[in-house]
Amino acid sequence: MADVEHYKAMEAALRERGVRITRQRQAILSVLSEARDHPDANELLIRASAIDPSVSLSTIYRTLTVLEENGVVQRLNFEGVPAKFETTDAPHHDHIIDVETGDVIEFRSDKIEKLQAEIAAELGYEIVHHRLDLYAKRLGKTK
Amino acid sequence: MADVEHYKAMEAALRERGVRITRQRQAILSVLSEARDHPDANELLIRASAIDPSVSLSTIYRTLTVLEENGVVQRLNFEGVPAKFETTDAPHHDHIIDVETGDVIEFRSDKIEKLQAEIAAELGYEIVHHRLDLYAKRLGKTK
DNA sequence: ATGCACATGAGAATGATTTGCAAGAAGAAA
DNA sequence: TTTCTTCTTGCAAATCATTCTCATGTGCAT
Repeated sequence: MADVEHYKAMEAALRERGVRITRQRQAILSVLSEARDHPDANELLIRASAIDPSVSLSTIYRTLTVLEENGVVQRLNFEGVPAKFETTDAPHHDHIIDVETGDVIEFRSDKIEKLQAEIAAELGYEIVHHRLDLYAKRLGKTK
Repeated sequence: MADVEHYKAMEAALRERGVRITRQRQAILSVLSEARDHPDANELLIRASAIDPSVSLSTIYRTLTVLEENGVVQRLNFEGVPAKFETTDAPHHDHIIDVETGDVIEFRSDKIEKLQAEIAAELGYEIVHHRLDLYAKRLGKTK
C-alpha cells in the first residue's frame, strides 16, 4: 500500500506542529490515508474501530477538528448531510455532488479560481477560503 | 413602500400553486419582502411576531420550507451559523461572507456560471443548482 | 523512569430544525 | 354565509449532528 507514505507525511506534519500522536489518532489517520471516498464522522468511527476498538465518536470529532486546524484534513459541509472529510494531500479542488446518488466528484478550475479572486478584489475583499459545490445529475438520465 | 409589490407577487405565486395564505404566512411574507438583509429563522420569528404575535418558531420553519419548495425563498447554509433566508425576486447571485463581521455581500458573474456549466458537462453532469460562497476579509485590514 | 499537560471515553448537554397531536382556520362548494 | 374537508398551527417532545464535562488515562520531553 502506497498510502503508508501519505500516512507518514501526515503524522510527521502533525508532530512538527506539536500534536501528540495517540493510539486513536493513529487509527484515524490510517483510515483517512486509505480512504478513497469522503467519509463522515460516523463512517470514520466504524472504520477506525476496526483498527482500534477503543476509539469513540467524541474522539473522532475532536481529532477531526485538530486535523483540520493543522491543515491535514478538510471538512466538507454539503447540504442536508453530516459533514464529510477528506485529506488535504491532493491539491485544492471543488466538488460536484450527484444529487441522485450522493456521490462526490472532485474537479479543479484555475479559471474559476482566478475569477473568484478578481471579483472579490473588485469588491474590496481578499478571499480567505471558498466553497464551490455543484449539485448535479448525470446527463441523459431522465430520472 | 415598494415592497408591497414584491409581497403581492409572492402571495400570488403561492396562491397560483395552491398554497394557503394564512395569517402567519402573511406576516412572514411581509417580513421577507421588506428584509434588506439575510435573516435566520430566529430573526424572522422576532420580526414576524411584531406583526402577528401568534407566529411560532415551528411555523416559521414550516413556512420557510414551503416557500422554498415553491421557489419564493432561498435557504443559505453558510458555515457554522443557522441557515439564513432571502427572497428569490432578485436574479441569481452568489455570496461573499465577511469572515470578520458576518456580513453578506451579493455578487454575480456570468463567466463563472458559464464555466461551471462547462466543467459539469465535461464530466457528464448537468447542474441542478450550485453554491459558491467566498469567505473573505476586507482588503487592507490586518485585523 | 517520571511528571505534567494534554487526550480519551462515556454520557450528558447543546442548538438548530423537525415532528406528533389536538385544536384551529383556509377556501371550494352548496 | 354555512358547511366540510383538508391543510395549518402552537406546543412540547423528539431528532440529529456535534460539542462539552469530568474523571481517568497516556504521550513524550526531561
